[in-house]
Amino acid sequence: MDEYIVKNVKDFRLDHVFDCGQCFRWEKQADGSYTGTAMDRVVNMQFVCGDRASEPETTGDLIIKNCTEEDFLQIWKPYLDLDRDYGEIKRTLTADDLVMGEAVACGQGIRILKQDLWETIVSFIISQNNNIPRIKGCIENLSQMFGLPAGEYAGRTYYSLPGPQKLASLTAEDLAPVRLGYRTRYLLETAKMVCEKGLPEDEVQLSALCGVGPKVANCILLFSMAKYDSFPIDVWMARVMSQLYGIDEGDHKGMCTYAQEHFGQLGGFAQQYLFYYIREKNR
DNA sequence: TCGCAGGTGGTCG
DNA sequence: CGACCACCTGCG
Repeated sequence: MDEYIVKNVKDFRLDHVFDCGQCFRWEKQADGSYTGTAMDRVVNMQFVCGDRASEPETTGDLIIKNCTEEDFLQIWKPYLDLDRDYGEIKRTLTADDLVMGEAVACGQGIRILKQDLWETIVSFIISQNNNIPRIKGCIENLSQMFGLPAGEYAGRTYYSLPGPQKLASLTAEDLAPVRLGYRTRYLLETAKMVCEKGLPEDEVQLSALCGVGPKVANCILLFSMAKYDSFPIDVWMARVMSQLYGIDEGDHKGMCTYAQEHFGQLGGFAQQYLFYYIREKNR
């Protein structure tokens, strides 16, 4: 099997990357590695920390199994955002912000994935007013029932999400076993819209989709459209912004303004560190 | 049993 | 335009 090794990756940790709320399709294995699918590929990733005691556990070699060099360069390198200097981002964010220092220390290995646009739209429409195990279940059901096989790993077949055409061809009845609840209608409407008008290219087109409000739109912008100043605010972000910065939990607008003024272009990265921090604290 | 979970659309005033 | 509130579903 093809295997690709990336040496000396910095500011990286798989559990931080895959457990900071941006993706739902990576599964932790017994050996600590993660298997998952994205961009119609199935791979297994393992991160081996450097053995020198001085090295932090966020520096090491990334082993990607079921991956050619070409796939790494074309798909996984951009997907994992490996060309960006997260050390620099963390230094900037924590320079004059003590509480952010605490948050960053907690999620040192976070990276913002560059995910497929359609998959991100579907995932975050499903995510609304929902809990993570159920979100994962819905996405899994949808893929297995209506998606195409993306590949195999360790004897198991993985399926990719059905595309907009496939989804638009289905009825609410077809989708009932997926257990999407009232989000079924959102997904069908959105699939039809994308078939007619194409994938959204900016925030306005994104917000025109059914089931896409400000929070979901910001997630899509941040996780698949490279708009790194996006600052999605959900219940957890409202909590952490209230706890750390004293902004009223109901004042989402005030939080947006605060993020713009204090985090600027790095708002999305700040959001990830804060989100991971508050989730860890409540684990 | 009932509240709640990574919000949004619809409906009021 | 801002403040409510119903909403599928499954779990504790």
